[in-house]
Amino acid sequence: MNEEALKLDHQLCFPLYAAAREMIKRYYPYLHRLGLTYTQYIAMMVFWERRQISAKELGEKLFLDSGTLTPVLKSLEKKGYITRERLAADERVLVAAITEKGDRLREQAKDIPEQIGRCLPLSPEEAATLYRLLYKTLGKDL
Amino acid sequence: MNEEALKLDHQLCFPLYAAAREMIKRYYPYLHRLGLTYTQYIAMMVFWERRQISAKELGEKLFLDSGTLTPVLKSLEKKGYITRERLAADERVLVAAITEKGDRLREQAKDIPEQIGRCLPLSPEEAATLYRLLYKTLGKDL
DNA sequence: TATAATTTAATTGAACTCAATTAAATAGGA
DNA sequence: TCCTATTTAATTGAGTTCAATTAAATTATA
Repeated sequence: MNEEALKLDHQLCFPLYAAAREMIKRYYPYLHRLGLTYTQYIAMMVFWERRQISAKELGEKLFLDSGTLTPVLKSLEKKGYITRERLAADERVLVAAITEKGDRLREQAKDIPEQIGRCLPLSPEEAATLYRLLYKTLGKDL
Repeated sequence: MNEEALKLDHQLCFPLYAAAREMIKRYYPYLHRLGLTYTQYIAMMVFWERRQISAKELGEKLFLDSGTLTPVLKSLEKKGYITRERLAADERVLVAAITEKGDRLREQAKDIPEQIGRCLPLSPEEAATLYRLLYKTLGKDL
């Protein structure tokens, strides 16, 4: 009988779960000013890079399914940052694309990563290691 | 102007957020059999170790506030795994304590950590490093 | 070509998450 | 004591998350 295995302190899942939520909380003051949630923010990050993307591919990139993504995309559309259109060649496919207003939002967001990074209690080397190990748990060896 | 800073691939927050959700998904088949959610599971883990704890202290341990914890504790009480009582000496304080049924649940959960650990694509050393760095981001240097 | 299987989003329902507010109890100070 | 500040949970509301289901379009197969 393993007495130890079920202790919270011995789980990897728990600090992962807690650290993710604490990290997202750090973004709140910055994102709230822009009227964005964290989920909307990482979606916008993809649009700032890609201009347009199908809902399916966006879901794969963000590890989110349509139950989460559909309302996020509708909300970003409502705010005017993206458009949502069906592909003529295949009506199943929803393609979302950034608008000019979405481009302008980028300007207001551009300093957020640096501001967050500055108050993280990790050295650059530690952050790099953490980054690599997290992607490894995601099955993406770097 | 930093073109790179806002790329999803350059964020530490994103793999943290994604890896945490993927990790919790791994628990689903095991926990669903027991009728528990992940949040209920980590709360039970504390009771298996501590027998009883105030809502305040539990919230500090799990990094969760009363908005999350109140319904979780009510649900565990409803399932018969814990009791919820006010402290006579200070009626503000809610003390939750494990029941015998809660103890028996432990038996059914005891193999979960090992089963999860076995399919994690990390070496024991990598897992240890990840664990340490996650606690460090939580401000708890080990 | 008809039918079956697959793909893609949307919907549904239960639960979590958190910021903000409220309410009740207690502690501290005038 | 009386009044104020603090502490502790509960509540509220908006949004996320995901399993499961549904619906529509497309593709594959008989």
